[in-house]
Amino acid sequence: MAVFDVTHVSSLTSAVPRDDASPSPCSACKIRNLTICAPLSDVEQAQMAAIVSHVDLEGGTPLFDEGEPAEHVYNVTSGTLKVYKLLPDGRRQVTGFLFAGDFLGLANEDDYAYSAEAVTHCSLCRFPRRKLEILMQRFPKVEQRLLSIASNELAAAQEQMLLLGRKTAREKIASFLLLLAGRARQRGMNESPVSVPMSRTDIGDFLGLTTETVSRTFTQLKQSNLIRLLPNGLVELSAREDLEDIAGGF
Amino acid sequence: MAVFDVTHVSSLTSAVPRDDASPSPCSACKIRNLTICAPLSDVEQAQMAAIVSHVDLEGGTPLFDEGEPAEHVYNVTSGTLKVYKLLPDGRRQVTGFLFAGDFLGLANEDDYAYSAEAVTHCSLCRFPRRKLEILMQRFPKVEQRLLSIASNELAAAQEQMLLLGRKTAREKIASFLLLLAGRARQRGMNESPVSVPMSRTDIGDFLGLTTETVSRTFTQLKQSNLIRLLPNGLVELSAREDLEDIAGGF
DNA sequence: CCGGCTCCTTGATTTAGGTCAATGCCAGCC
DNA sequence: GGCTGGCATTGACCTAAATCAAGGAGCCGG
Repeated sequence: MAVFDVTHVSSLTSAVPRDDASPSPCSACKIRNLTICAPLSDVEQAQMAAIVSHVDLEGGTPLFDEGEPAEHVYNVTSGTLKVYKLLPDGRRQVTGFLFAGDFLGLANEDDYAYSAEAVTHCSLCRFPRRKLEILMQRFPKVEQRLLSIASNELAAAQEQMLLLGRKTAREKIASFLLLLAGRARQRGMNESPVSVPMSRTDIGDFLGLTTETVSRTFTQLKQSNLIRLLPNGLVELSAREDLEDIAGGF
Repeated sequence: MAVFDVTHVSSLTSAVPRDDASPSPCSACKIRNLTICAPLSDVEQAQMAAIVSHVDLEGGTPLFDEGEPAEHVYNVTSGTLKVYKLLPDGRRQVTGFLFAGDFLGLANEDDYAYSAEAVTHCSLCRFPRRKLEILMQRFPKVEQRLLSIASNELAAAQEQMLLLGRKTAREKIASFLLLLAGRARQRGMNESPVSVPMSRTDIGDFLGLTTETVSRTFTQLKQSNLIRLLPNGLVELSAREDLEDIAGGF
């Protein structure tokens, strides 16, 4: 079996230096309660820290590709990533965006079932999958946490299927903005102006639309005074209630 | 908190008699290796049997509705169900079809995030969620099994997002037929005339299409000699290779 | 300051699939 | 046997979003 293909984390070599030499950067982790480490005591956490390593990626850098052996799982500590699947002719479906605290790499098979790529510069904790599995037998709490994360993702996936299969472009964009706002809230960030770091193409590939339709729908919502497009990918949600009605299909 | 609403399993009272009085119908379970009971020894299984009850539903009967308190989880033992989400104006997205062996009811919140309804007559094992959670602490293997099930469902959900967001009607129908064939195979059923027990409307709501488009696409595939529509909802996959190419987007 | 990027927006036109409207088909039932 | 009601199919037409095609706006490097 092929070893994890390091070319895909090539930016690691040119990464911003990190203080990996310290006994446990985890003890200073500000988003621990969002991660898989949440249920662990300090002592237990130290054992997790023993198998963790850290990865920094520039925006645009792949983390792994669909079909590669799934040797690691990750927890995002900062930045934004996208995960996606491709069809042979290049059609792309972004199945999710990931932010600080999010878990990445759950796979039942030996190989990743999707690709992951940094959208902005981002940092991740990397766990060798095999070692984590062994550790999980000692800490069933982590396994429970993982099950809970998987349940949440499953519910989100079903919501996304409803969006993809049955919502209009307008409803999709409204839902998307509210999704970002909700995720920002979880992390204690601004809900409005919400940061939209990904490109129109990425948004389209997430919502099952083209970039043109995404762009047009943004301007349409802007002209209805529901949102304002600010510089630096910030979007002000000027009429949250109305957006929620649209997103919910009312 | 409201008790599980028995009106939704009203057909239970008028159900085909089942031998629930026997010490453990589970010991005769033919599909155990597909269920959450798979990893348990006979002795352990007896403890599961102590909390299980059985439900029979006529086709068309709801099992539970989105928003109800999630008091039970289920394992399908025979028949077909659909799970779906609704928008306020009635637009429906079927997020999955369930067959013998499938698990149902995973929910992280207190309430079900989707509705479930029998497509054909079907039988289920019902576990009180709370009691199962307690039992899982004793049997981490069941929790692992559940995580494994959740991972598989997540992968399937991502595949479905790709389908909903990026595939054409033709590709969707081909993918759907192959999905059914694959599921039939898992259960040791016929893959080629494959049984398609659900209505065109259900198929449409699963694939993000209308019934008319589903119907038209079936006839189109039939005219291309890729499938044959047999009586009783059976579909012969006459050219599996070609179907696979279409489904895969080649 | 000027190309040469990349990304975003806008306009004109096309089209896949939706909508509306019959018609067909079969099973159950008086 | 004829009636009814629920699918499924088919046809005619329409529309939301895709596609094709310019421009524009910011940004970087020279």
